[in-house]
This record gives sequence, C-alpha cells and structure tokens, in this order.
Amino acid sequence: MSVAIDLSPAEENYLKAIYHLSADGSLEVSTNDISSRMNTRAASVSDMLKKLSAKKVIEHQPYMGVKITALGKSEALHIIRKHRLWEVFLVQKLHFHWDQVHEVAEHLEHIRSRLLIERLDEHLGFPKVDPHGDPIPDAQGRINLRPHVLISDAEVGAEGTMVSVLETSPLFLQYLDKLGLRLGCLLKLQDRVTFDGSVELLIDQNKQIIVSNEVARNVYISA
Amino acid sequence: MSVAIDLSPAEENYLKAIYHLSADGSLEVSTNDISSRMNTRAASVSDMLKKLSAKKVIEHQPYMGVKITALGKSEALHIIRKHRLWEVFLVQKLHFHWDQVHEVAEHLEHIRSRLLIERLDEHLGFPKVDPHGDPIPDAQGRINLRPHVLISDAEVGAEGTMVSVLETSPLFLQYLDKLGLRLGCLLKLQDRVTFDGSVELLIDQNKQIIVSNEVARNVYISA
DNA sequence: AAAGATAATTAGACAAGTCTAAAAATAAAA
DNA sequence: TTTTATTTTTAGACTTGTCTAATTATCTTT
Ligand SMILES: [Mn+2]
Ligand SMILES: [Mn+2]
Ligand SMILES: [Mn+2]
Ligand SMILES: [Mn+2]
Repeated sequence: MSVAIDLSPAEENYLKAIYHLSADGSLEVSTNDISSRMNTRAASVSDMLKKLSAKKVIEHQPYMGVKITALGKSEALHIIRKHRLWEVFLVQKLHFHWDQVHEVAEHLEHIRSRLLIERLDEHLGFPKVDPHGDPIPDAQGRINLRPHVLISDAEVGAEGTMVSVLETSPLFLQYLDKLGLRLGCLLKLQDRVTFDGSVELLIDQNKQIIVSNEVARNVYISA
Repeated sequence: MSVAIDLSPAEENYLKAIYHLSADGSLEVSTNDISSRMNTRAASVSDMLKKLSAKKVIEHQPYMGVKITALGKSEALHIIRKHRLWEVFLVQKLHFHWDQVHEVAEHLEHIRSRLLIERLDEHLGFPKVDPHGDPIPDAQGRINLRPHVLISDAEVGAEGTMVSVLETSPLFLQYLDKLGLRLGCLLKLQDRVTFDGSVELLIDQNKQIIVSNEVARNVYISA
C-alpha cells in the first residue's frame, strides 16, 4: 500500500508542475521554469522546494536543479489521474466543452477520497484518455502511451489521426474548433513552409487548411 | 444578479454553521455555540466574526450575539445547495452509502463554478431532497419545506413517513440502518417511556422496535 | 448591589504560502 | 581570466487561519 504522504493543494500543484516540466520525471527542472509555469516568483519556488524536499518527493541541492523522486512521481501521477478523470466526467456526464474543463479540474483534483476516485472511474467506464487525448494513469500510476508525434516534428507526407493536444487553454482549443481540428480526425501533412514553419494539412481527406507553427507545435498525431 | 461576495472555504464553513445554528437565520447565535460546532476555540471564532462582519454576511456587535444578514443567508443557502447536490450525486451516481457522503461533500461544496452546479443539478434530474431528507435550495435560494416533526416531539399515536434525519454522522446513520429505520418508511409512535424519553415504534406496520430519546431527537417524520 | 461565574474579546504567537528587495552562486562574455 | 549577466537563494514582510493565555464584559447568585 502507498505510504502516507500528506501534501497540501499548493504542494500538489507544484509537484505536478515539476513532473510535467521534467518530461514525466526524466529531466532536471530549474527554479525559473517552475516559477514561470506556476505564475509565482522564484523566491516562492525556492521556499516550496524546501518543503517538497523535506517530504521526499523531490531531490534538491541548492543552486543545482530539481529531480523528482520515485515517490514524487507516483504522487504526481495520482493527482494527474484525478485531474483527468474529473475532466472526463465534466465532458461525458455534464456536457462541458473541452475548453471548459481544465480550470474546474484544477480544483477537483485536490479532493481526497479513495472511494470517490474508484467509483468515479467506474461510473465513467474506466476511460483511458481525457478530453484532450492525454492518457489516464491507473490506480497504480501506470500510463499506457500511444505512439504519437507533434505535427511540427512530423515529416511532409505523414498521416495519422489527431490523438492529443499539448496546450489546453480555452483560446487555443476554441481556435482548433474553428479550424475543424478535433481529436480523432485524420490528418495529412501536405506541405511545410520552411520560412515560418507553418504547415498545410488535409483534414479527413476533404478539407485543406494552413496552420501556424505555433499550432503545429501543440497538436499530436498518431505515429 | 448576485453581488460579488468572495468567501474563503473557512469563511464559508463558519457562515454555514451560523446559518444552521440560527435555525435558518432567525435566531441569534453565540460565540461558544459556533466554536463548539466548528471544533475551534472561541478566540478563533471572534477573529472570524470580524471577517464575516466586514464582508457584510453577518451583523455582530462585540459581546452581543451574531445575526446573519439577508446577504449572508443567501450565501449560506448557496453553499448548502452545493453540499446537498453533491451528496445526491455521490449516492445516486457513485453508489455511496448515506453515511459516507457528508465528509466528501464538505469539500466539494467549496468548488466555485456556476456551470458545474447548474449542470450537476440537471444531471441529477433536479432533485428536491438530499440523501438525509434535507431540502435542496434552488438557484435563487428558495427552499421548499415539508411539514415535519421530530419523533421526540410527536404525540403518542402519531403516524408519518420518515422524512429526514438531523444527525449525519456515520455512526448514527449506521445505527439507523441496523434498526431498520430508513427514509420513506412508515412509522407509528406506539408508546413513550416518561422515565427516559425512549419510544416504541412500529415500522411499516410490521416491525416493532424501541429507540432511545437520543435517536428520537434526531429523526423527523411527516406531520 | 457586590461577588463570583461564565462568556467573549484582545494580545501575542505560529505555520503556510506568498511577495519584494538584497545577497550569493553560477554561467556567459569580453 | 576578469567582468558582466543571469539564476537562485536568503532576509524580511504580509495575510489567513489557527492556537493559548490574559483581560474585559455580561450574567447569576447570593
Ligand atoms: Mn490544482
Ligand atoms: Mn486534460
Ligand atoms: Mn465545507
Ligand atoms: Mn445531507
């Protein structure tokens, strides 16, 4: 059984940020990276790193980077599991739009109740991905990754279904809707402009659009 | 439209306690009553009363009692609405038992999202009462009260359906289960022992039990 | 009505989480 | 290899919510 870690909501948010910034725990992360992602000052991050170190979820030697521990990784995955299950609930049961779920899930994810999450998972039919295409870790923290590639990294001529998005801000997601880009659609990378990195896409073999590099860097297709 | 009141979770919990202690806002409440219900010290309550006064949700003159304002009442009802809707969700959709919902709802009630509550209400089919038989205020804070009386206040010979419970602690609710007392059953008060106030009940015209005054003071039947 | 009991408030402290400003360490440039 | 720039940490402060101990106000009882 999992050890009794007791993180405050603030600590959970920082830990999750570190987990994501480190590419699922593999890289070291800098104080500034964390502060810009959390919209707090570097000084606040330094304070928080001490607390997280004391709770053994990260390793941190001053002025060197931060690395998440195995314990921290498993805690982070548990929070992410809750976040994504709530997002599924909001879309599937309460008919939220995919651009409306992130903010609310950011709060719901901190509710502590083993039973609640078990039952929610069951109620939703044990979903494997959230409304943004991100995989939902199981109760043991295992994630099942589907091979995918950013449109910006794919080669001209590549084809795949749209499996997930990196950005989840309402503005970005609403723009994707407007472009006709939604999870599951078939995308073919027809051309790339070397000048600005924008790309020409064929959607579901019938609609052709051009998207900026900024968009291409935030949309994944199956590989 | 409602004015922009911004209460912290702690402030919301105190306000709700004051609302309940004052019998829905009609009575004055003492500092000690609040402190014992909230499991905090009287000094903490004094501090909190200043904050709630500043936010115009209560009226408080030092050493005199506390009275909830119209604004406070409407805020309290809104929190109670959320609390009870979440309780219904937990029982109806996630199959929680009625003794498991209160604690989790105590946290869920603080999540702020107009859309979330509107949609939750809809998802649940606009329920009128929570799993403990308590009425759910509508979005305008209106409650629809059914006439009811505590078993301890009813006359011998009185009969009615069990409509709600006052206590919601797991231990009490589990005890009611064991006695066979559940919402909706038909109860007849057959006798009362003057000595200790315990009462003899006939459940659904076939099962006879004796319950203590403590139990009788926590169960309502229709009047 | 004065004394004693009870209730409520203030004073002072602490932890969590944040900030600004200053200092120190590391990295980059000249 | 100095000097300069950037990054990170520390120092000190503020807010919220809590506590204990001391003080003050109100209520009860002779
Ligand atoms: Mn969060
Ligand atoms: Mn998501
Ligand atoms: Mn609460
Ligand atoms: Mn209830």
